[in-house]
Amino acid sequence: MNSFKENIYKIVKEIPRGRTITYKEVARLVGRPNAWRAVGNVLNGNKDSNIPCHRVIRSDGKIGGYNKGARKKRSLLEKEGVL
DNA sequence: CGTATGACGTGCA
DNA sequence: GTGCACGCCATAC
Repeated sequence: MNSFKENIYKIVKEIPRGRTITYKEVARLVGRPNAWRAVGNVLNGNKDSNIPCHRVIRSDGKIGGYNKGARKKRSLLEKEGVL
């Protein structure tokens, strides 16, 4: 179970509360610094609430998107102290 | 197996 | 400074 997808889940799960990272950073951590494209794709298919995928934002500092709604994602980040 | 898509990123006008 | 278009990887169908 060491697929690209599994790696992303692991990385995102390792993100400490109050800390956010960009899709590019995640891709780099999984060993595919040029696959940030697929990173967002995998997270998109992620329906596991156990994964704080809401802590993964764009490189522009924007929220990006979220399965439950980008608006909710922004709310969660603010609640964690990520302004 | 092959094609198309997507929670993106960067470059250029 | 803002907007548009292209390119990229992996997954899903």
